[in-house]
Amino acid sequence: MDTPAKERNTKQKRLILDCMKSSGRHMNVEEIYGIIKKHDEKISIATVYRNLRMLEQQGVVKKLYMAEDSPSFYEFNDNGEHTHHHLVCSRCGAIIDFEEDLLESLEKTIEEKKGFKIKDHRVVFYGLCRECREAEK
Amino acid sequence: MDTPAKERNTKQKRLILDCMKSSGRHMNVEEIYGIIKKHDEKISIATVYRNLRMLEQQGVVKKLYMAEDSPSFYEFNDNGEHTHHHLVCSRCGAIIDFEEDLLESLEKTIEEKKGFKIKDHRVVFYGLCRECREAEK
DNA sequence: TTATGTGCAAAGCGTTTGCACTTTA
DNA sequence: TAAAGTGCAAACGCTTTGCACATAA
Repeated sequence: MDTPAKERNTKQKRLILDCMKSSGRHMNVEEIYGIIKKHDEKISIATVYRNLRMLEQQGVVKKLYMAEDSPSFYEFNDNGEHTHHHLVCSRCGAIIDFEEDLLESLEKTIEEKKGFKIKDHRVVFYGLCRECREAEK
Repeated sequence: MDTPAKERNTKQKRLILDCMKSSGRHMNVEEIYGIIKKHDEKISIATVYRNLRMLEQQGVVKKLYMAEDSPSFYEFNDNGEHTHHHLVCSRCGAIIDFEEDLLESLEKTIEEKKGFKIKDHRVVFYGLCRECREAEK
């Protein structure tokens, strides 16, 4: 049997969770840290990283795969109710959520053809958002 | 008018390209460096990074988005003939190419609903490869 | 009271850069 | 011979870690 993890409910963790929940959006660690610092002057960014890592392992929070060379993004995990994907505008950097899972048929095909059992997917689309398309005209 | 880039055909660049072409697979920078070092004892990893960056900007090589906290992968770009996606086995770490683009209908929907013009996509599926599924039984 | 979490500063790791030197064209 | 590329070592940015101290249970 696994020793159950005895996890503590610290002020810092509460702040991080509140921040993630109330934002409801993807945020990078620097942003989260900035917001929390207003409520706890002394908090260390190492604590933010540590808590986010734990929360991710528990599935409370999701770590996102955005552009390669950018800091990590996190968002509150709505318990897999509906997966969403991200659209990243390559002109203005906007990140737009796209709430729809049309990947199912693709995933079925992959399982059939490759014998690969898909558990998760990371899908990011890059392109131009509506505003930038208009601005470019 | 843009000043045309006067690019040089160095031994180092040739080695890198040969390595990428003949492998025909995704490789991380450390791997590429290791292989090239057999042919050029003195090459610096900074040169590998520099060349890969330039080759990527020219579209000769493609930078891949695998797991978040892992080093960058590159692969020779077959000129967009057929895009392929990657399946990453979360048990053994195998990376399997999946040559098929069933994303088109999804992309069409996104353009209609969001006014977002998709130029590129990064799609990675995580799960269990055939071997690991069998091993787990 | 004690295991767990914290803050701090230092280290880690992949990647980039400044600079003097070499090479390509 | 001049512009472009190189090797080296130092710097970078994001993230993790070691350690002494603080805190939740």
